[in-house]
Amino acid sequence: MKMSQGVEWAVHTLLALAWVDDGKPVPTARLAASHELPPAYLNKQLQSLVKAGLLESLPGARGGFRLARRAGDITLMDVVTAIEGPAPAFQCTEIRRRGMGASAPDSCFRTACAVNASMQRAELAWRQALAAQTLEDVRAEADRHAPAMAGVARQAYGRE
Amino acid sequence: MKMSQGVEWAVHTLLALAWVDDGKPVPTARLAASHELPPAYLNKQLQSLVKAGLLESLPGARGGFRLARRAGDITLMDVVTAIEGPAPAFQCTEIRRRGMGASAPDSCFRTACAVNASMQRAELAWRQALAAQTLEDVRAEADRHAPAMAGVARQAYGRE
DNA sequence: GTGCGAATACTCGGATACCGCGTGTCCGAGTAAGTGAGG
DNA sequence: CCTCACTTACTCGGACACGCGGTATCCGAGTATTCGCAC
Repeated sequence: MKMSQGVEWAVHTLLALAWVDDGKPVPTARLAASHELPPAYLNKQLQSLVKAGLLESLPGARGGFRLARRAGDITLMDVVTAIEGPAPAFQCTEIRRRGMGASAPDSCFRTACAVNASMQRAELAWRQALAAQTLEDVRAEADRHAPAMAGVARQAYGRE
Repeated sequence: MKMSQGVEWAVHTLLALAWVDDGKPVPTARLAASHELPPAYLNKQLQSLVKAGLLESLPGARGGFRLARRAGDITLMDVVTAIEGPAPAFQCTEIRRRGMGASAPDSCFRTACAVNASMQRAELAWRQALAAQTLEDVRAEADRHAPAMAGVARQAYGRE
C-alpha cells in the first residue's frame, strides 16, 4: 500500500507550472532541476500526465510542458489516476467462491462480495476527498503559508 | 498503489472465524483449504494478525487460530494496518526544500508541505471509512445476502 | 482399573528463495530557431 | 533589405537495465494427545 513516488513529483511539478502561469512551456531539464529530480525519470512521469490530458507537451527547441487546463480544473484525483492508473487499490479475486464456497448454493453469489464492497466504500471516500481538492486549492494553501514560493518558481524558470 | 493480496485473505479468514464463533481454534491448513490459499503463506499473514492483537494462536496439536476480540471490536482499519503496516501511502520526501526551494527563505517551511497536507486529508478520509466498518458489519451484510455461508463455514471446519 | 511416562503427531513461528513492478537511464525521431546566401 | 533553404541545437517519446518489496515455500521449536506399561 505504498503510493508511487511519481505522484509527489507530479503534484509539485504541476504546482510549479501553476505558479508560472504564462503560456510558455518549461522543458523537463528545468522542471527536474527545480526539485533536484532525475530528469529522464521525471520526463517519464510527465508523459503520463500528457496522456491523461493534464499537461500539454511542445516538441522542438524552446519546447517543454505547460498546463493543459486551468489549475482549478485539475483535481488531485486526476493526478493520482494519471500516475498510478485507474485500477482500484483493493482488487477482489472472488476467493469467496473457491474452496468451501464451491459447495455453497449459487444464491450466495448473486450480490457483490461483502468484503469487496466494504473496501470499495472506503476507497470511494478516499477518491472523493482527492477529487474535492484542485491544484488551485493546493496553490492557495501554499501561497498562504509561503507567499514567496511563486516568485522563486518564476525566477527558477527564467520568467522575471 | 496496489494493496497487498494478504488483506483480502485476512478479512475473509477473519470473517470465516467470526462465523465459527466458538472458542475452539482452527488450524492454518483448514483455513487455507476453505479458500484454496497456499497454507504456508496464509500462515505468514495470520502471524501479522496475531502480532496486531486481532487473532490468538494456540500451539500444539488441536491448536490453531481464533479471534482475539469480538467481531464488533475489529475494524477493517485494524486489518489493513496489521497487514500493510502503519506507514501512510503517500510519503512526503520534502522535495519542496530541494532545488529552487533551497534559495527560498526559511519562513516558507514553517508549516507542513501543502501537497502532503492535501494527500493526508484524503488518506484520513479513507482511514476513517475503514475504521467505521467492523468485521461484525461485514458479517451482517454477508449474512443478509448469503445466509447459507455461515453454515458452510462451520461445516468446513467440522463444527456440525 | 488406574496413574504415569515416553513416544508421537500436529501446530505455529521464523528463516530462506523467487519474481514482478516500480525505479532509473539512455538514445533516436521530430521540430523550431538560427544562419547564410541569393535575389 | 527581404526571402528562402539549410544547418543546428534542443526537446519530447519510447525502448532498455536494475533493485527492492511482496509472494511463496520450507523446516525447526514446542505442545497436547495418545499409547503402553507398571502398579
